[in-house]
Amino acid sequence: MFAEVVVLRNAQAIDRPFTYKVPEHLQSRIKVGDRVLAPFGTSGYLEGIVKGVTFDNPLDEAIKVKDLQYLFDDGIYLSKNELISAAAIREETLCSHAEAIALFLPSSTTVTQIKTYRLRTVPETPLKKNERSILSALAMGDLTHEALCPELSDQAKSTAINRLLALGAIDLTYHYEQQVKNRTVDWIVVTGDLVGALESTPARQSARKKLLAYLIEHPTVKRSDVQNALKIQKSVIDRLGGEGLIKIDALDETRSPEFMKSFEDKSQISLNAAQNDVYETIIRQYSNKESNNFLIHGVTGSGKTEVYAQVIEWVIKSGKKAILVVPEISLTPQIVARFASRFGESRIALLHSKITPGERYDQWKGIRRGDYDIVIGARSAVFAPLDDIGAIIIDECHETSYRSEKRPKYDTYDVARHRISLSGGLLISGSATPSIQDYYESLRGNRTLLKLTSRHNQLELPEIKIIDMREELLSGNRSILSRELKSAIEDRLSAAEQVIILLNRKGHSTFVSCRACGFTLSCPNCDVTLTYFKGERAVRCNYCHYETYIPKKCPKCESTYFKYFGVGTEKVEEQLTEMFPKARIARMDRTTTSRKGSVEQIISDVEAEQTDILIGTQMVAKGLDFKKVTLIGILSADLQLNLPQYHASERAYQLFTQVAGRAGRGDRKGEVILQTYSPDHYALNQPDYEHFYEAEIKYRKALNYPPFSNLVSLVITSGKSEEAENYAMRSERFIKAKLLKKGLQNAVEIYPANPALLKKIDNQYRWQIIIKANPSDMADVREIIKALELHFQEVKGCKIQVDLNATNIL
DNA sequence: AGCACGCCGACT
DNA sequence: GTCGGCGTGCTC
Repeated sequence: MFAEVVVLRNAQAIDRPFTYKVPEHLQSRIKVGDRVLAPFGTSGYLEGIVKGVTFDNPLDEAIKVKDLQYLFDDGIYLSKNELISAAAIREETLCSHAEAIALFLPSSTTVTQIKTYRLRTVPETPLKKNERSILSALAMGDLTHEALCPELSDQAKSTAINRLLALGAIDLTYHYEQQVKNRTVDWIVVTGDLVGALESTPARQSARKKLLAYLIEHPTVKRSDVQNALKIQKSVIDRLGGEGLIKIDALDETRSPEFMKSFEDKSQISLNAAQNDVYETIIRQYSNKESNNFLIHGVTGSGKTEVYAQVIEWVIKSGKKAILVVPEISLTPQIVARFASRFGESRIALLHSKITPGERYDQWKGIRRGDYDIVIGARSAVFAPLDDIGAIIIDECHETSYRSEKRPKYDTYDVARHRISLSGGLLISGSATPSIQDYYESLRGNRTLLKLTSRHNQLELPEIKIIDMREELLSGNRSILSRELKSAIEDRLSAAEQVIILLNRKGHSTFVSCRACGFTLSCPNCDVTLTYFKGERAVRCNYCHYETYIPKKCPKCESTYFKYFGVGTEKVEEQLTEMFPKARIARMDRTTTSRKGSVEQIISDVEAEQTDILIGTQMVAKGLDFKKVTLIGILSADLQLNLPQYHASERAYQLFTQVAGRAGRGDRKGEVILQTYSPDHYALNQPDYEHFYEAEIKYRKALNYPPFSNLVSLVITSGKSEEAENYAMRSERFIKAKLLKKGLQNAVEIYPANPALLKKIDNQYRWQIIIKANPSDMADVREIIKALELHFQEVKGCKIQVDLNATNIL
């Protein structure tokens, strides 16, 4: 019996399955998707996944086949369907086998190999300097490869070690460690006659008496619970164990992340007529096999979440599991709390970026075992180890966080659709502001479009009042707040209502420049200006990790006066504090939310009305539900509108509509004030989503932008500017030649290679090629790019980054 | 990726 | 003369 194994090491040169012999004792147990240790090269054993099992050796007789070393039975493996999905992801995103498979495994469970050396004898033969220092280090005791003579270079160390091994002077042993281990908890199990023991215990042994009495009452308890409850020493328990009266079992304990506590309990809800209509349609169309793919377009506050919950209830009743994907779970604790109170915490697995690796590992195993009915998590939850998936729900499906920025550049929706097609479940995407692409698809009939048009509390959506900041300037108001917004804030403060101020930072940051000569502090490694952090009086690069203090003197003209440009959340906070000294102001941005639990703290402060004004970036637009927020101020809308992206208007419309939806969720109508220098922009002047869609889709059609085409971005990077340029030019010629060969030279548009918008990041020069192709030509384009990537394997010091579905072409 | 082998310059 | 620098090629 033979197994095709993909080793979990990401390198193009070994990106293919390797064949191994399955030893006799594993043949009855091994299945496709299992995790194994396979001997590989000269480097001991590597962790791998079984991709296929065959009875005949598929290889040429001349190739020697090694035996598999070990078959893991720790509950971490891939199902058949997950392997199929991984293969599809590899095909679509052009990543390696190992990268695609790793998506489906709990991160940080990879097995690491540890080499330990031990001194055996000091040989007679004359030794070299390095060899002597290794021996003298080992004379003090065994050392791992890393700990042994770290001052030597890798090569020097390896050569010396190999000679010593050959001479028989030292021994090498391998062992393997899983990065995350099971957490076990000691349980006490009664095995002897405690009543008798209690009777024969003298009164002065009070701790023992207390313990025995307790154990008679509670025959199986956690060891730590007993110790805490009785305040007795560990040794008292150990003695009972030694006497055989009890035994101590180390049982796995699942580490489970904390659920956010919410102030309200929404477990008792019934659907209104509109919600029920949507719910019924989904179940009917799915049951009749009319559709398994739905897009719910529901205005903010229309109660999409209740529909999700109802569908999940239905799915669970039919014996299947559900996955709910949310943009970033730590930002939407309220939705989690709502599901927890409705379905019970024990039936929900949570996966998000702020849980510890140990928690993630335990949750993963629990999901695989079938302990949970619902998995709620950020985009990686779409890889949850479930086979009987009844539904995948993508909430706020327009969010950009659903597209992975790192390799493999997958899209959550694509993965979900694929998994659903294998499991036979249903897929629901929901948003108040669907992406143009999603809406277009559903209008063409590829998904069922469902609408929720009224807010469940019957309150109208707030209108967005546009303030022309040019007029403010003309009438002498140079502050960041328009007069209208300022007086609106005053009103709310005196009415004890709350305010949210949105300041989007994207494409914009505070920077420092010299007043005398205009010199700007910029990053030495990247082609960007450094961002100023007032709190720390430091400047930082957002792309590499460069950080420095503001110099005393301008490096160019030695002037000591600097000017701080731009409006950051910090500066807004400062100015608001000045204007409204009595108001309690909180900030929610990347700096204030980096600590675990800080988002929850900020949110619960607003809920508890401990905060009057919340200033924030994009984060405040997402899914928050505050009853007493009645005013939203949007500062500097222009930055969002003028981003160099084909979908800048779409993003702006989405952001403003989303943040507007935060107002008036209680019983009072909300108000939104938007400040801009371009008040006539079409994205700001649409009565509803449908009108915006009509305007936007015309523009896309005219310029042949997505969804009418696919944008592919190739970024060629190198430490040397000429090399990046040279290879970019060559790549362009390569692609053009291939397109010609396929007769696609007219159908597929290729923009000439150019320096990328960010010319340099982290000392890497960047050149970019953009390709615009019809969706139907993408298979051919993928093939060409694959060939190009293969070429780049040969190239040293020059890399290519591929995004087959580029939106951000920076 | 990691590792071994092997060919060359620059040191004890 | 050897040491260790890097280029090359292989991993079932």
